[in-house]
Amino acid sequence: MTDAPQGIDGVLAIDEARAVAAFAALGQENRLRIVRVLVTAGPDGMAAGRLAGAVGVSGTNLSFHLKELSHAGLVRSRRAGRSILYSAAYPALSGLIQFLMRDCCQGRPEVCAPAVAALAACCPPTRDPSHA
Amino acid sequence: MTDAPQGIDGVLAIDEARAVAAFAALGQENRLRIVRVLVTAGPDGMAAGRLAGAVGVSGTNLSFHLKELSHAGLVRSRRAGRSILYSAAYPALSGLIQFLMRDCCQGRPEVCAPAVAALAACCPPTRDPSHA
DNA sequence: TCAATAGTTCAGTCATCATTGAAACGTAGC
DNA sequence: GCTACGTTTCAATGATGACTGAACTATTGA
Repeated sequence: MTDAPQGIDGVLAIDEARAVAAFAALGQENRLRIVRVLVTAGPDGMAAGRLAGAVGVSGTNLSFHLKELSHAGLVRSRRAGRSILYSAAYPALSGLIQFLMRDCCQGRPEVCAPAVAALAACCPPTRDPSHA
Repeated sequence: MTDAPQGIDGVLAIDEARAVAAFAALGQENRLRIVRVLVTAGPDGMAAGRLAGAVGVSGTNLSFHLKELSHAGLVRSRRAGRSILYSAAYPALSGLIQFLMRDCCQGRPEVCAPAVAALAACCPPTRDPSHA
């Protein structure tokens, strides 16, 4: 949480240790599902109870995974009434992608060009990339 | 290894199980280092011995991690004399990134725009993205 | 064929992780 | 305050993963 941004809004620059933690967090079936559900749920997030149902795990287990994801900086939480809403940490996810690509680009831009092309096809860059 | 490409050269489309395996493989310090070294080493790859020295692990341990990475589809190997050259599986890495972004894009293109912008700044797309 | 080199496999150990049920905590409404 | 609800923490278990040294396989060169 102490890294400085890299000059591009909405992207969190991460170091190796943080990347390892994030990848390890994503390297678990239920956690990857949680993140996917939260990402598609949008910035408003989703209550833990609904999330447990959507992913198909017990409340206890969900809490365990959410703590792990939160510690990895991939999700955020805020209370709303008696529920707690969890949401995806989009900048961290972008930073993770950027971390992988940073490797790719070291002297060999032609290697990651396919990935950039894939992204461009997936979601064409908008005129205002300053959204978090 | 049986997935069909998605119409973009150099990118391997992956399913959830494959993504989990890949993320889990990257979620280990030594393995992430191995991948980074191999990525920067380029398509020619690097012999296991040199790789062990570069990462700082024993031959036995390196072999263990390489098997894991290979099983996750993130590295390839080929014999060269009495050495075995390992190289990064760039399409798989691109596919992994695309998998994450595919989540981001579900109905909310503005969410992943920062990542695209970051990539564009990192390595501007070339005119020929058909490199593997 | 023999020795040397490069990597891998094997068996075993220690640590970490995923999962579960029960109990505890905090919040909302009566 | 009391009760119901939503969520987290705790303790315990089984499974998986990381690492090590020794033994094994494959290739090269004499």
